[in-house]
Amino acid sequence: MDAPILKLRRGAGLSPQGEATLRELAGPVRCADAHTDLVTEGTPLRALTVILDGWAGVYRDLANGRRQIVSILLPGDLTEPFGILPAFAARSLSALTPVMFTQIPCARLRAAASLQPDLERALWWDLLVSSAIEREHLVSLGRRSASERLGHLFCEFHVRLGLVGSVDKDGFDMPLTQSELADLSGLSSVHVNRSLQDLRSRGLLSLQSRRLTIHDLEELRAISFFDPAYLHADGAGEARSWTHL
Amino acid sequence: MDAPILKLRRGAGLSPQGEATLRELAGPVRCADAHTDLVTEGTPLRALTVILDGWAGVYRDLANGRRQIVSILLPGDLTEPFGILPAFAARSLSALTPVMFTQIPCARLRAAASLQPDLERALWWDLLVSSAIEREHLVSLGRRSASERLGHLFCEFHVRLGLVGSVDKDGFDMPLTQSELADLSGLSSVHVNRSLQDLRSRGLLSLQSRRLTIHDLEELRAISFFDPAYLHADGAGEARSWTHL
DNA sequence: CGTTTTCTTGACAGGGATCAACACTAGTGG
DNA sequence: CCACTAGTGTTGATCCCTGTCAAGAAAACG
Repeated sequence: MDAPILKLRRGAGLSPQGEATLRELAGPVRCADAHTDLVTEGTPLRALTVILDGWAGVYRDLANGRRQIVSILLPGDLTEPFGILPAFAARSLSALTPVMFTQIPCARLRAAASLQPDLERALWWDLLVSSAIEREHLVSLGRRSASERLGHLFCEFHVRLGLVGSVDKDGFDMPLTQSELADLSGLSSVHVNRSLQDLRSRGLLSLQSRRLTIHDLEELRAISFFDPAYLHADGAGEARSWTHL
Repeated sequence: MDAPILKLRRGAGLSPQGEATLRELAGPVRCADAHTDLVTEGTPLRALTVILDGWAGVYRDLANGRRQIVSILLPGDLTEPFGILPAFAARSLSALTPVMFTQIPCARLRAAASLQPDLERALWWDLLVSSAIEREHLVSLGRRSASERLGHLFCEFHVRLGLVGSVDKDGFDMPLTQSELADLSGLSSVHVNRSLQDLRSRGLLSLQSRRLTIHDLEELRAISFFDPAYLHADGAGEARSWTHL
């Protein structure tokens, strides 16, 4: 439970008491191999899944074989924020790397949240942020060029991973294959390859053996129209400003 | 308050009691001209805006002048579902046609919802559906061609408007300009024009003087990979199946 | 009615897709 | 430990979908 708690503490100003509650409610740690579905059969449907480690993705397949990854889940992320939505979109959530996760029964989480405004606010914050992420993703697909999309994606990963302490000064592990990046950014894998070369040749970043190094963060953000505000990662202080639930 | 109530009744099985509560909480009816922002200054920030009539859109402008419409709000739609999110993305919500709307104070709505599971479930349903709509929109931008995007959009409008009784047998009013359709579907307005001609020439639909007529719904859905399931419009029965809040 | 917005059309350029090899890496089993 | 295999990354050639620019036609509007 470290990643999610780090994230909620730094992002939403979750209190030590809220942290304790989360640790208490969390079920046993479970594992999923890469390329397997997270929500398997034996799982209680009315549970919120929390990613502890590894990368997972929510995808959607079209009838003609095209695939779109709708969102990427990083360590600390909650699937179906707040865990209230029914067993719905849960299918098609699969591990992209080996993933460690845990689950929290919705009923108990909701009960706890209603008693701890602090916890409830943190969960709302998470819902807010993850829908903002999807919205920005949508803007990328609609109005950003290939290189801009990838640049924006990496800038986003950089902030999100930073929140859970997975960024060491200049870079981070980025386990997605080019083909997965393609399904994520609405491009072909060949063109992802070429766009990456473009970004590399401009000296903005390098990506080798699953490790991304950002050489010029300022410039990378500029060329991909990245404004970190939507991630609300500056967190605690800001979060406290809307305590009115 | 007719459109939102129709929608929640048919979509989420909202009870007469829930309807009454909503009517009670609703503020006075307000109006906004086309091409003006909905959330103006004099508005209490902690209020949920409900569209009674007309079309509105949430958009995002990029630094270089490109615009992306993130979501379209039709009669009956709630902005920022459940109204819990802070005053955040509220900016950049503007009327695309003259719009009639009303507002409900968040605090009172939440209080009412916590007493009426029925109402609370309906609000969750709305949140679920509107995020599913955005997700499907994302899939469109990523993996559908121009004609498919427009076709999918029209199929979606058809179902959503049907839910509030704005579809008369073969068609409905579709007030968006081609340039707005472009900003919505991530295309240029010129190419929207040509794609519309494509759809027309295939006998799938016609669009003249702001009225869309669908000639071959089956086929239009097929070519745009439209599956109405994500809209959960079949509603009441389904909704009751997850009464466990 | 004139004026402005919207729609339509043409010519052209370009970003990105597709197809097809080939190199490289990593995991597998003998 | 090494060949074998499958997945991933890289490159080139080619095509076409879509964007851009520009100018008319049509429609909306006051």
